[in-house]
Amino acid sequence: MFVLRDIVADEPVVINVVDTEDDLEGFRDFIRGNLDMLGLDTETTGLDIYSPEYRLRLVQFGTAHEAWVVPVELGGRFAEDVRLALKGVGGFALHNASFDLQVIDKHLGIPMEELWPKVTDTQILAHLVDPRGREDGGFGHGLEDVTRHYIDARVADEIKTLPAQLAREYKTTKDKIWAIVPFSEIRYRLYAGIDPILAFRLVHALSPKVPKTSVDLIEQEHEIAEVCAIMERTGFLLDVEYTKQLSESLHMEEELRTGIAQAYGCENVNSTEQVADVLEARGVKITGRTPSGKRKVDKHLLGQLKKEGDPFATAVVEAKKARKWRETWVDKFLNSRDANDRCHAHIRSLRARTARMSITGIPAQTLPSGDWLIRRCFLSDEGQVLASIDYKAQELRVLAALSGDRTMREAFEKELDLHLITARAAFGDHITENDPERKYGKTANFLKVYGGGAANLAEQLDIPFPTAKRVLDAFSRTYPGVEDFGTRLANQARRDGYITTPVGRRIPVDPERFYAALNYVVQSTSRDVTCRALLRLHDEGFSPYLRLPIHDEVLASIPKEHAEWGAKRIGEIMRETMRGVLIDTDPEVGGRSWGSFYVKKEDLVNITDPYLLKG
DNA sequence: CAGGTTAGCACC
DNA sequence: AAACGGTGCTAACCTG
Repeated sequence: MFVLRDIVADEPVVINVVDTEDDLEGFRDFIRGNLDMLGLDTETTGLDIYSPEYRLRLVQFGTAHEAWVVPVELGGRFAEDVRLALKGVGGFALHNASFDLQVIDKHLGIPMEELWPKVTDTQILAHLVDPRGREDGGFGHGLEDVTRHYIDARVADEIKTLPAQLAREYKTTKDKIWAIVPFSEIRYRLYAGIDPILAFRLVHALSPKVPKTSVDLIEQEHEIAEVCAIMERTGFLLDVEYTKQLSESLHMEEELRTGIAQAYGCENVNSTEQVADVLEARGVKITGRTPSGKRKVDKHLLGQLKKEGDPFATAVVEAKKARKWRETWVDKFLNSRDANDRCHAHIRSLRARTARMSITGIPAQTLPSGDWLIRRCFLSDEGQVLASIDYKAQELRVLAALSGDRTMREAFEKELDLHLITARAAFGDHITENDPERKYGKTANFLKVYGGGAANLAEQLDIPFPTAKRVLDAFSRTYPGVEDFGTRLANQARRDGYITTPVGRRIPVDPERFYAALNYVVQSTSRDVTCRALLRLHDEGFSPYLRLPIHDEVLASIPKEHAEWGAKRIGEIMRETMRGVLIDTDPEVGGRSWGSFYVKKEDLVNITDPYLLKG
């Protein structure tokens, strides 16, 4: 038995490291003495839980002053006693429980459904206390961040520097060190032992700081995190054959286009500097500048040149696109798939300042939606088809509900064309849905939710500033309730430094950006609508079929013979009425591939790939 | 030279 | 009076 002593927040802590099966007796005594609540953490070989080489190495339990580190990688009695402890203890404190519970689920065989009800996730608490990341004026939500701010800055510094230090000494990198550092390494033992102590302490440090209005959210956010973790665990089936072919064809496209660009004297199309040099040599005047003063060569400029038929600009645009698509999406899918060809996204159910979710791994929220090429990579399970159920104009409906604006509410109640209403208010009643002005109305409606102004609308639509201003003025006149609502929120933000959303979530607002308060409450409440829907879907037994939540949309894989019924049912469950406004859904049954939702009608006749066809 | 930052592009 | 909200990922660039 190996004992380490350290100091956390001026108090001595003891870390007991189990080396032999005989040491387990002390561990069992410790568990028996703390059956109500313990800090919990795992050490693994890395972050890719579902990769074939992945291993769980250690499991650690702790109170405020004592931790036990058990090397379950030795198997046998070590793993068995940890299993008994996980089943026997009534409550666990973890930081980012989704990760550890999936590890335990997959590698110790305890389903996370068994553990989630016992969990207090200190990352969730930290977000409810202050949702801002570090780069955003907050303290951040990582274990190091919250330890620094709420527990002990010295301990945080050790957590921060140790991985790099070990990586140097063991001649590897930070992300690979956890697979190779030997269990005998004392600093590894210390690092492992401190974490459950911190998790335990964080529950007590953070709980009293959760705003009173947000206390009810604690339980809900844990349930949402669980449903998201279930989707992660399920994964999304990858069409490996198709994805490999796509990777190759993108690679060829890139080589071809790069060759053309090189013929114009540009060695590296990804270097903005080089592209700018060649463009200027070709007589192009680059007037735009980036914030740091460099020449701005962006999509706007290159797109314009491409439109004018410039062969160099075209080659650059296409080469960059092919490379980006291959590296960011396609190859990543192939590299991250598990032994069953499934990709496991990481869904952060409580991410943005507004609590909006984010998805990494399969960055599902940022996949190209202009065509089906990339999304074609993902499939429903065998015998199933995909269904996409999204909310109709979710954020605008939420805006109508929260602001109570009469015209906007009426528009949704009577299923009128809101974008046309805005357009007509600006340009007259003769405007029809086929006029380009309707698009101005539509863009203005969305931009208003984002807090944008006339200059921006003008740029986005490529119209004169006065015209843009006219549309926004019309918006203000037409929906006075929205204007009032925005003003009230901005005043609240100015007075308190934060706003409180209808569910009681506290969102800080920066003093120089009070106008953003409206967007925050709309974005946050829309997120809550989708998350509440996930909880209801879980309660109704649909979670095994869910694949991903994407802002205002839920993607599901459902048995083919019940697809129509299932999609409709999911749509019904997701729908809700908010202050009298129906937040309606639009269920759609696709084919086997995700791409089937993105095939344009006019291209349908040329499609021979059965997975791209619906039904 | 690892690791952080910037610029650009993808989405809602 | 005006104000573009939120995210992830990559290569290139910068820095200690």
